Parts: sequence; structure tokens; C-alpha cells
Amino acid sequence: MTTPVTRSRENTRARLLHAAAQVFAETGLDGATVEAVCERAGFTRGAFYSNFASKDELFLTLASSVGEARLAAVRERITAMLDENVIRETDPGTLVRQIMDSGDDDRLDVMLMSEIRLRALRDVEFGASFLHQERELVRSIAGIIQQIVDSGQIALRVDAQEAARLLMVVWEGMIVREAMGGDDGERLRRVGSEALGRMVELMKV
Amino acid sequence: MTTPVTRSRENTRARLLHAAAQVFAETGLDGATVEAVCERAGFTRGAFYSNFASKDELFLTLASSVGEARLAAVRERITAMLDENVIRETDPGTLVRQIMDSGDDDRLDVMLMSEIRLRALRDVEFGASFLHQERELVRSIAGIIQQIVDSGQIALRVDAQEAARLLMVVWEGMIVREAMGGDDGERLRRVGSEALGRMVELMKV
DNA sequence: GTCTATAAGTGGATAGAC
DNA sequence: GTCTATCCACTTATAGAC
Repeated sequence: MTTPVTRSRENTRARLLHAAAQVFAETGLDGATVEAVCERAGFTRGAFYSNFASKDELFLTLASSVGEARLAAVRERITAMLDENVIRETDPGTLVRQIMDSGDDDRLDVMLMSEIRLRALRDVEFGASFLHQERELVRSIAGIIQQIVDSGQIALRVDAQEAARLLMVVWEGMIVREAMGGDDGERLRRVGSEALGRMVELMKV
Repeated sequence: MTTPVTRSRENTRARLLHAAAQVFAETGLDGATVEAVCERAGFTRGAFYSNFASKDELFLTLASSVGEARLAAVRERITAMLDENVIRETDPGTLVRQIMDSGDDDRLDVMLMSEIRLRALRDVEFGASFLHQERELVRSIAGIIQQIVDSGQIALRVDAQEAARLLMVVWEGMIVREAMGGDDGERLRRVGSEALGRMVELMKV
């Protein structure tokens, strides 16, 4: 018999996923115990195994959900910008920063992303879906960059796709290194944001 | 096996470190068992614990040794270039590529570096020494970039330090993503190298 | 759906023989 | 210095009560 999806079941899954994001970020996939995730979510292991087949399934679900949330957030901000018609009025560096700054990049988010990245490196199958998801993100960002270019505000020395890829890689590299200093979210975003600004300057004609 | 192996303490430690590099890269720090490391090195756990206090000490020793090797390799190549007086004759992009291409960046190396990076993110103390080591690397690379600039071959839109940082971050980000496709070392280095070339072009005046 | 209890297995670390 | 044998803590996953 298939278990009916009730509101409380979804709520339990959501709470477990939320707790898992923190625990996986802090201690890693292998270091995290199912017990620790359950404890933080306020459940016991029995409840967990009635919602997820294994720790690994939980991780894959979480990774996919995090990736989709990032993509959705970027697309939402892009849509908002297009609706508000701010592209011609705002300078390109600021625009790019506003697109990429997810608003909740703190130390734990950086750690979780690094954990997911590492898993993508080890597991070829998961790596393929990770890359696919990231390419979607790059494509969305490249789209808005192209719009900025088309608006005549800026001319680039590389195509929009390459620009988006570089911005993403530099952003990630910078906030990871900054997070190693134990800094908080605000400082991370400032450092990442500054790096993006400098990259935009470099890519300009 | 007819080859007599001198079982000196240093030899044992070196073999354990070599095995650990592979095992940690493949399965991660937590995922790796001391047993697996010993098996690959051809020892038992007893021998291991007579050489290292714990799995963690092994990891820290390995990480430090890997970092020092990278730094030494870069400095060696820089010294060789200065001795051979090739700076004025070779184009800047190629020079940068030759400095950073460590010659043994295959999938496993990328995985090990990612594992070390993740630990640096979680453990603030280790993170500080990781950043210190990386800053040394950046300083060395910045030094040679400054030499190239001083030779009049090229003019940059950013200072040498910032250029070196960007090159390092972009190189890492590109080869990591390429490694997710399951590619071999040759392809990784080609992709990283191309990215460096494009970055140099961008940074040029 | 969630709980308690527990089975079954794993892995880090130590003691003492050779 | 290295080996064998072993201890003990911990973890995943399951079974069955509520």
C-alpha cells in the first residue's frame, strides 16, 4: 500500500531536510549521523526511516532541493528586474551582484555547497546532475547579462555564457576562502560582491 | 617480491602517507578507514599507530605535505624560468600556464584538494594555516607576474597579487568542474590551461 | 506517523607477542 | 618496528508497540 501524503508527513520531511542542511554542513555527509539529524529536527530515528529510505537518499533529496532553490531564486530576481525595467538605470556591476547574491549565503551555506560539490566529484552520476543544474544557473545568468549587453550599457570582451561561468567560479572561490576566516554572512557577501564588481570591470571592453 | 624493502621508520611513514593520499581522495576523511589506508600501504593497523597518533594526525600531516609540495613545485619552476631567461621570449599566457600546471593534477589530486579545502572550511584553526599556505603560493605567483609586467611584455588592469588570486581561483574552479565529468588528467590540465589563457587576456590592458 | 528497543555490523585505538 | 588479537564505542537500519 502506498503511504498517503498528508500535510504532517510533508511537514516532517521538511523539518528533517532543514535539520539535515545544518548537520551535513557542520559535520559532512559521512560525519553526520542520522541520529544527529533527527535530534535537531525533534524526531527519532524511527520517524526518519518512515520518511527516507536511507541517509544517502536524504542527502540526494537535500542537494536537489538546494540546487532548485538557488536556481529559482536567481530566476525570480531576474524576472523582478525585467518587470521593474531597472536594467537601463542601474550600473552593470550592481545588477550582476544583485542577481548572484542569494541573500542567505552564510558560513553554513558555503560548507553545505562544498560538501555537495565534493560528492559531485566522487560520484560521477550525481556529478552529472550537479553539473546539469549548475549549467541551468549559468544559462539564466548569461541571459540577463546578454540583456544588459543588448541594452547598450556595456560591451564585454567575452560572450555572456563565459562571463556567467567566470562570475560564478570567482564568486564561489572568494566566499569559500573568506568563510575559512570564520566570518559571518554579511562579510562573505561583501567580499563576494566586491569580487564580482572587479570581474565585471575586467570583462568590460 | 625479490626487492628487499628497507623498513625504516621514514619509509613506513612515507608509504602510509602515499596510501592515505589515495584513500582520502577516494572516500574522504570520514569515509576512509585506517584499515583501508594500511591495507593499501601493506601494513596493519598496529604498524600505523606506531607511526601516527590518530587518523586525524595522518590527515593533517598529509595536508601540510601536499601544500608544501605544491609551493615547492611552483617556486622551482619560477626559479628555472628566471635562470633560463625565458621571460622576455615567451608569451605571458604560456608563462602563467607553465607556472601553475603542476604536472600531476589528475582526478584524485582534485578530490584530495577538495577534501582538504572542506576541512579548512570546517576547522577554523586548520583553515588559518591552509590560507597561510595558499597566500604564500599566491605571493610566489604574483612575484613572477610582476617580473613579466616589469619586463614590459604586458600591462595589467589589476595588480599582480590580485591577478594571481584570480588565476588560482579560476584554475581551481574549472578543473574541479571538468573533473566531475570523469575526465583524465590530460584533459583537466588542458581545460585549466585554456581558462588561464582567457583570464590573462581579460586582465591585459 | 512516531516511538522504543535492539540487532548487526563497523571502526578507532590499545596491549602484548615476536 | 610490526604483527595479532581484542575491546569498546558508535552507527545504520529494522521490528514491533502505541
